[in-house]
This record gives sequence, structure tokens and C-alpha cells, in this order.
Amino acid sequence: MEEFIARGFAATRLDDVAKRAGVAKGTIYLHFKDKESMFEELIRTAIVPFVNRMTAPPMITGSVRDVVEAMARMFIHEVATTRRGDLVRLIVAEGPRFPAIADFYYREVVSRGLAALRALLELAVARGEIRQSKLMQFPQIVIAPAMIAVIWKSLFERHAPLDAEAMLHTHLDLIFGERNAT
Amino acid sequence: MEEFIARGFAATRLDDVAKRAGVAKGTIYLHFKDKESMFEELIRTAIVPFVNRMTAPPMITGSVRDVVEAMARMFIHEVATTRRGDLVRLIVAEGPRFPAIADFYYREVVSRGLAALRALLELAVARGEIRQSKLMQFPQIVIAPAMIAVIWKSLFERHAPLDAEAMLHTHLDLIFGERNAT
Amino acid sequence: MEEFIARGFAATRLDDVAKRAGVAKGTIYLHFKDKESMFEELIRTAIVPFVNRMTAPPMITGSVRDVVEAMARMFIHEVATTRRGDLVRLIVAEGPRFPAIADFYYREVVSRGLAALRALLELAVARGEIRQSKLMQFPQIVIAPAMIAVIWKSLFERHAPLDAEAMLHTHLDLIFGERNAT
Amino acid sequence: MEEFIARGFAATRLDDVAKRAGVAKGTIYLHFKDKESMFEELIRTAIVPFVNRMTAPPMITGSVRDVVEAMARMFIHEVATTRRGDLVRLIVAEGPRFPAIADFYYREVVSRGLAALRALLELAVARGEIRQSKLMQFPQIVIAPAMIAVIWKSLFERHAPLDAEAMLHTHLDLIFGERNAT
DNA sequence: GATGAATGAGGCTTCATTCAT
DNA sequence: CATGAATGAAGCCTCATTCAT
Repeated sequence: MEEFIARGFAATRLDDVAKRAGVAKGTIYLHFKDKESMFEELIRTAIVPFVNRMTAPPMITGSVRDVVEAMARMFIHEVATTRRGDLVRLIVAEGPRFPAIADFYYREVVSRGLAALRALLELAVARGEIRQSKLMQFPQIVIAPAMIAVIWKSLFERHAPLDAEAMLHTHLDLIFGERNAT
Repeated sequence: MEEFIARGFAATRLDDVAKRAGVAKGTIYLHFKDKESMFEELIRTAIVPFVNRMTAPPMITGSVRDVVEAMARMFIHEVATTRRGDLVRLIVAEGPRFPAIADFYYREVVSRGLAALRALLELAVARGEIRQSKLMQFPQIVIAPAMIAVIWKSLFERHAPLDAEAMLHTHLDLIFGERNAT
Repeated sequence: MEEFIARGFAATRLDDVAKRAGVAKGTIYLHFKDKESMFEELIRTAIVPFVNRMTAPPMITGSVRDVVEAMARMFIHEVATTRRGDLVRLIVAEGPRFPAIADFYYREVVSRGLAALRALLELAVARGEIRQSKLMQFPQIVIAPAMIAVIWKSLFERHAPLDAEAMLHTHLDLIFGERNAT
Repeated sequence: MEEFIARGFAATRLDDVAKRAGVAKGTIYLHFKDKESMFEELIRTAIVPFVNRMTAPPMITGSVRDVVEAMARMFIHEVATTRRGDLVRLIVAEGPRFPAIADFYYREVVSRGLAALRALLELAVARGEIRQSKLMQFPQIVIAPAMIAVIWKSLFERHAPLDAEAMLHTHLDLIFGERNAT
């Protein structure tokens, strides 16, 4: 996975993958049919635990904003600032050439994540935490800055560091209205 | 460029580039040092006209929102739904392996675009069009959904079509407050 | 053996051999030094029973022609139309690259077979069953059509089926003179 | 071709083919799609000139036997004792795994050759040069010893040299009846 | 004895790059 | 300037062989 993230699919050499994995080149073919299968399976495997955590019942004790804020913080600490963030970028990069991966990612992550988010938004609108009801139609807007944070980290962090947490907080203020106390 | 967009740097064959360009393979080397140089120069060349248009003085006749809305619409019609959108995705995909490209893109597009946007936001805050002043620190939030639209189009459009214009409009409502009349 | 016959020496995989034999790949190396040894020994082993049957005393009760005809019929039923026929073709195919096999086959089968045949021809000439005495010098002529039948079966049977038995009968008529009653 | 003849399809290395041809490995792929195509095309190419010579009108000035004898002599000098003989053996060896080659060889060489031979035999029977009319049904019998000569040369020549010309002569005596003067 | 996972040398094939025309 | 045939390094993949269990 590390090799694919660092170099992309085409530029990754199985020699290096094998070396990094501490096995011989031939050993790879005991586990995967070919380079493409390996790539797809590795991505699937890397995504699954993430999916599992995400689908854990999001207990809503306090306000919806608190839940979303907790999710945002988790995203920053567990995704944006880790190798998993690069995984997202890798999917963006290789998705068009690996429809199977785009399909899988849409089915397992995107559609589920957006559905969960939409449910939260509906609750928030019902509770009056959110004024703008049209937002429910575009849950993408809620995670858009998070995605930008991920991309920014891997492309422009050295040009201009980004305080992802502050940005997400600002964005939530936009959605839920500014808080009195931060 | 089309070839690089369709396949990425590593998977693009100079044979195909030459064929598409209507020249012989050797001819490429009369114009470019090697494949990497060609890639970088092509991207630079593709970005320049976009930059020029963007840096044209943004005449502010009406409200800031009108200006931003016009920009968003332009972005959708000229970028998100065209090959230029895929160019953005290409940069995201290959950026980490071509620092020169990331540098160039940051310098020519990102930093300038964000600066311009920040200026607009400051104006809007000053005029009272925007309440939340912290937004000025994160102009990325404003274009985040636009970026998401670009990525969505190339990865998930066939899974679930996205009405980018409606989404951007909703997002602007979030920033500038809901409008009475659309 | 089946695998070698179906694919030839080089294209046969020990994996397949092991699978067909119902043992693990490693087990092969408990019985054979390497692939070449296995090939040579298998061929030797496959030839031996055939040799034994052939060297059984050919009881000559009736005419020499009857004996030769019986041999021809046996050849057709036991060799030409069976897997053993393909074994002959395999030896023709791989012989030049496995001198040890060509040697063995010449020593055990060819030279013995031709010697036996020559003895029969001498007897036939002495008895007056055959007119042309020069035939004794070229017993190959007698089995030539049988060999052709074997090769034909594996290469051209689907293009044009060959009635090997009728062909051999015609050939014997040529050698011994046409019979009145068949 | 030499490499394929010497080692068979599977054991031939394209490295060696390229070296022998005096070109680089990659150059091969400017002419052939892959190793299999090369093999098939080389064989086709090698067979064609032979076919052309064979289909030249066989002028029948003297007896049929004279014609057939001339053909036999030609076969010995041009095929059995040359590299073309090994080509025949190669086809026998690889035919089952290259149906396209077996098809081609049957269509261009075998069926044509046998048809021509059958015509000659019919003529000979009509003229009374041959007694046994059933021979017309099995022209294979006529070339069988020639084939055996080819195979013998490449497998057993070092064990026991074969006087192919004398053998064929003896065989023709069998078919046409013994001659008074040789 | 038997296994089969692991190895890594070696082969086929691709493709960026060169250069004689 | 332009060409495109030729090159050969490099990568993917196979498979005979080994060896710890």
C-alpha cells in the first residue's frame, strides 16, 4: 500500500513492493492474480476497517453539531493527517482507470457516508439546529472542506500549512450558526 | 494533454501522444527534453490561459455575492464540466510525484485564486454581506464544494449524477445567507 | 506422462504433473532428480512394457503375412489409436533435445523391432511369400505406413479421417502380393 | 527458424532469435505480435516456397514411375537431407499445440501433395504401370518411407545411417514392380 | 516420507529514447 | 525540421526447485 500511495499504480514496481513486504517477488503471486488485482484488493482491504468504524452507531446524546464536530475531529486525526488521507488521494487519482475501485469506494464509503450525513442533517433541521433545509440535498457540502484539507496536506502543506481543525470549525459555524463559546 | 488526462503520466505512451498530435514520435523530442518535461510543460501551458482569465480585473458592480456566484457559474461551465476539470484531477493525482507542477500550480493558481477570494470576502464582510468574519481566513471553504464537484464528476457521476450548480448555489446561501428571490 | 504428451517437455508444468498424480509438487523430487530426469525416466518406463510384449516369441504357425498382419492390427489397436501413439510422436518431437531418449528408444525399440522384422522378411523371402529380396535391407518400409498413421491421427485426423487398418492392409498387399480372399 | 528447429517452440528464447537475426530484442516486435505469431508466420513463410515448387506442372513425358522417382530424388536432396526436413519434424512436434499450423500445413502441403500423388497413381493404374488399384485410396503409402527417412535422419542417423535413396528405390519397386535395369 | 509456501532466475513484452535518412 | 525503425533497459509474470514443518 505504501508503495502504491507513494508512486501511484503504474509507477509502482512489484520488486519494491516485495522488498518492502520482506518477501520474494514470486510470493506476491501466491496472494494476488496480478498487479491490478493486488492494487484493487489492497485498497479494498485498507478501506474496510475504516468503513466498519464509520458504521458504528453514532450515539446522539447532545446536539447534532456536537456529533458532526466529533466526526470532523476524528476525520482530521484519523484520516487527514495520516496515510489514510493519501489513500483517498490515491483513489481520486486512479479511480478513473480502475472503475472497480471507484464502484467499491462509492458503494462502501461515499454512499453510506453521505446517507448517514443526510440523516444527521435531517435531524438537525427538524430540531432547528440548521436553518437552511436545502443542505439536506447536498451533504457533500459538509465534507467538502474535509476533502480539501486532505488534498491540501499532500500537495500544498509545504507551501502553506493549513490548520484543518480551525477550518472545519469555521465551516461548521457556517452550517450551524456561530457559537457563543468555542 | 488529452492522453495524460485519460491515463495519467506513467500510463501514457508517447506513441499515442504522437499519433494524436499527428506527428512522428521523434518529433516530440524536437520540442521537449523528455517525457517528464513534456508533461510539466503541457500542464503549465494548459493552466496559463486559465490563470489569465482569472486574473482579469473582477469588476464589482453589484454585490459580492453576485460576483462570487458569477465565478461559480463560470467554474462549472468552464472547468467542472470540461476537460479542464480533469486537468485539476490530474494535478491532484500526479502532484506528489511532480513537485515542480505542485509548485507551479500553487504559485500561479491556488495562491492567487485564494488571495483574490480573500479580498472578495473581506469586502463582503466589510459591506456586511457576510456575518462570519473568520471565513476570511479560510477561503478554501468557498471553493471546496466546487472542487468536490470536479472530483465527483470524474469518479461518481455514473453512480449518482450531481447537480453542481444547485449545490454551489446552496453553498453560497450558507455563506451569504439565504436569498429571498433566486 | 499424459501431461508431457499433451504439452511437450518444455511446456509441461510440474504443478500440473503433481496435481494429476495426486501428490504435492515437492513429492516429485523424492522420486526424480529434476524435470529432465523425470521426463526421461517416464518415457523409459512407458516404453518398457511395450518392448516386453513385442519381444514375446512370435509364434509362426501360418504364413509370415498372417504374422505381420496380426502385428499390424495389434499396432493399430494398441498404439496408433491410443495414448501410446502420442508417445511415439513425443519421442519424435523431443528426441533431438534428449539424446538419451533417442538412444534408449533406438536401442530398445527401433533396433530390436527392425531386427525382428528383418528376420520375418528373410523367412518370407525364403518361403517365397515375398518376391523382392531387397526389402530385407529396409524393414523400415514395412512399418513406415504405420508410423504415418500415428502421426496422421494426431495432426490431421480432424481434417481427413484415416482408415489405418485399410491402409495397412493395402500396404501388406503391396509387399506380399494381393490376396484372393480378404 | 533455425532456433525453433533446434529447440522447439517453448525452449527457444527470443534473445537468441534476435541475436542470430542480428537485431535487438525489441525489433522482433516490429514484425511480429508475439512469440506465437512469429512461430506461425515463420513456418508459413518457410513452407510457401516449397509449395510453389511442388505445384509446378509435373510434366509427364516418360513413365509415371520416372516422374515419381524424380520426385523422390528431389525430396531426398531438397528436404530429407536439409534443414527443411527438420522443419517437417518441427511441424510434427508442435502441430498439436498449434492447430493453426497443422491446418495450414494440411491445406497447403498435405492435401495438395496427396491429391497430386493420387492423380499420378490413377494415371499409372490406367496405363497399367501399377497393378494394385487400391493404392489410389492411400497415396500416404507412397510417401510414408520418405517421411520415415526424414525422421530417421534427425533421430537415428548417428545410430545407423540410412541410405534414403536406396530405400525409396526399393519402395518404388514394390509399387511399380521390380525393374529389369536399375 | 510428504507437503506446499517461498524463492528468484529467467523469459516475454513494452516503451522512452536515439539517430540515420 | 521531421521521420519512424531500431534499440535495450526495465518491468511483469512464470515456474523449477528448495526446505522447514
